[in-house]
This record gives sequence, structure tokens and C-alpha cells, in this order.
Amino acid sequence: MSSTKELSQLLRARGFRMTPQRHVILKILKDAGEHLSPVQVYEQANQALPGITETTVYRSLEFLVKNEIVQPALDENRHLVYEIADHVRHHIICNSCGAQLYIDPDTLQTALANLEKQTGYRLIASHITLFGLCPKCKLELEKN
Amino acid sequence: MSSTKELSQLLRARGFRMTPQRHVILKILKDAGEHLSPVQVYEQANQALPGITETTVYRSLEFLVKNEIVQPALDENRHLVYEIADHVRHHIICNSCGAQLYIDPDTLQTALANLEKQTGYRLIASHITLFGLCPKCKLELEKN
DNA sequence: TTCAGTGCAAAAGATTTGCAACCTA
DNA sequence: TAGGTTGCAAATCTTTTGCACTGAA
Repeated sequence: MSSTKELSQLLRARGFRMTPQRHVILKILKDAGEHLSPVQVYEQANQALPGITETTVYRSLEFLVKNEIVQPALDENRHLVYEIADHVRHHIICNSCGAQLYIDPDTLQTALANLEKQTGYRLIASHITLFGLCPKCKLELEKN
Repeated sequence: MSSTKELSQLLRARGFRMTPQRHVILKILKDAGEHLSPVQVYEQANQALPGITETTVYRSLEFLVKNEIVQPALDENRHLVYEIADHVRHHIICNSCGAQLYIDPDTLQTALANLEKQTGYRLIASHITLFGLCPKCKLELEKN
């Protein structure tokens, strides 16, 4: 991910600002290395920056998503979580038992590149969450 | 999608039951043809079956997901929605303006088939939601 | 008849809003 | 200094839980 200084410049160029709150939230997500719920972010942020509010955390997360710095995903309970958008990481969640499996990014890369060409959209493809059934639950359900 | 009778048998074989509530919820999602929020499902269900509770709607939706009959997705505000899992439909949501675009299913099919082979998971791939930037917002952000 | 499923009521949890004060650039 | 951002407080919306009762098979 870019340095804080680079980010500040980027945001400023877009008419926004870098603030201590956004900086702290960013650092938390970066250090976590996995997705966190808004409440988890708030709890950690409140350690680093006592007095920060949940309102600010919610607003900051939305802001960071819109600026492609942070990425939304669903956790195993289908709750909204956020993570830093600095690397590619896809995973599958089992609808039945919640088991999670991280998967080879390359398998999807070609298809996603094609999609970008077809649609003109730029994909924020650093994290795609697929739902399915893990081998164990698949067997279980197929028993009928 | 299978008939209600077939579904009843399937569920029964798994030790569960088909109830009027589940039947109504299923019909609503089927007729809607698009994803609905739990509250939207509840409102419609309450027309067809006065007295049904939101509790039941939430529990039924979770139940139907676990049995692969219904599929979770995120809407443009990143809220959880549900839809029937009877056909393939993927889409991209613009992180910035919320614009939605349905995309050619074939582009992803090969990659997803490979994934199933690699992981042993069965993917419930009837609806994948990708996040990105639409051409318009992409330009906007690229101005810096 | 059995036990999965529902309704009820309440609690808990998550998210949003308006507005004045604040502080980054 | 300007206007983007935050804190505060409250409202609102969403989701979950325990328990007794009901009804599908």
C-alpha cells in the first residue's frame, strides 16, 4: 500500500483530507491482515485514539471504500466486514458450517481481466467472497 | 427450481419440514426475480400470510441458504439481500455511485469450474457480486 | 405422537442523521 | 480562512434469543 504521505496527496487532489482518524483506521486494517467488522475497528481505534466515535468509523470506512483503499466483504455469518485493499485474496465460505478456504488468486485473474475489458468497469478485485459447500457438508447434504 | 413437492421431500429426507411460511417466502423470492432484503420479504410475506413474524423470516432465509435453495448477496449499499438460487446471474456494483451492471455469466464459468476441481468445494455460484468502479466514476477518480 | 418450527416479546446490536464545533491544507 | 470532517446524542433500523405453543409428517 502507498505511504501515508502519498495517500494524503491523493486524497487532497480529490478534494478530501487525511485525518488522524482515517490514519488510525487504515493502520488497524493494514496490521490486522484480515477483515474486521466496523465494531472491531472501532474498538481498536479507540485504543489508539481515545474518543473516536463509531459514527466516524462507519463514515471513514465508507469513505475509504469509495477511494479504493479499503474493500468490503462478507464474513462467515454474512455480516459486512472491511479489509485493506493492498493485495489479492479470495475465499470461499461454506454456507452450511462456515468453514473458510483461501483460494489461488490466479484461477480468477484471467476471467476478471476479461470482464474489465468487456464492461469498462475497473474491478476492485482484491477480495472476492464465494459461497458454497465444503467437501464435508457437501457429502452430508448429498445423503439427502 | 424444483416443485414444492420435490422440495418437501428433499427437506424431509434431511430431517426438516416444509411449512406454509417457508413456502410463502420461497414463492416471494421466486416471483421477485431479483434480490430482496429481509424486510422486503417480511412485508410481502405478511400480505400472503398475515401474522408471520420477522423472526421467522430471518430464520427461514438462513435455513433456505443452508439448503442451497436461496442465495445471499450484497446490494448497492452493501446490505445483505437474498434471492432464489435457480439461475446464474452475476453483477458488478460501482463503489462510488452504486451503479449496477449485470454481466455475462460465461466469463466466470470456466474459472469457477476450475476452482471447484481444485478445492473440492461445491460453489453456489448463481450470483457473484463484484465491486469496482463504473467507467464514469473511474474517470472521475483518475482526474486525481 | 414427536420434535422441528413458529410466534411473541424483549433485548441487543448495528447503522444513520442533524448540527455545531473543529482542524487540515 | 474555508469547507471537509468529527463528536455528540438520539433516533432508527436490523438481527438475535429464550421459551412455550403449534402443527407437519
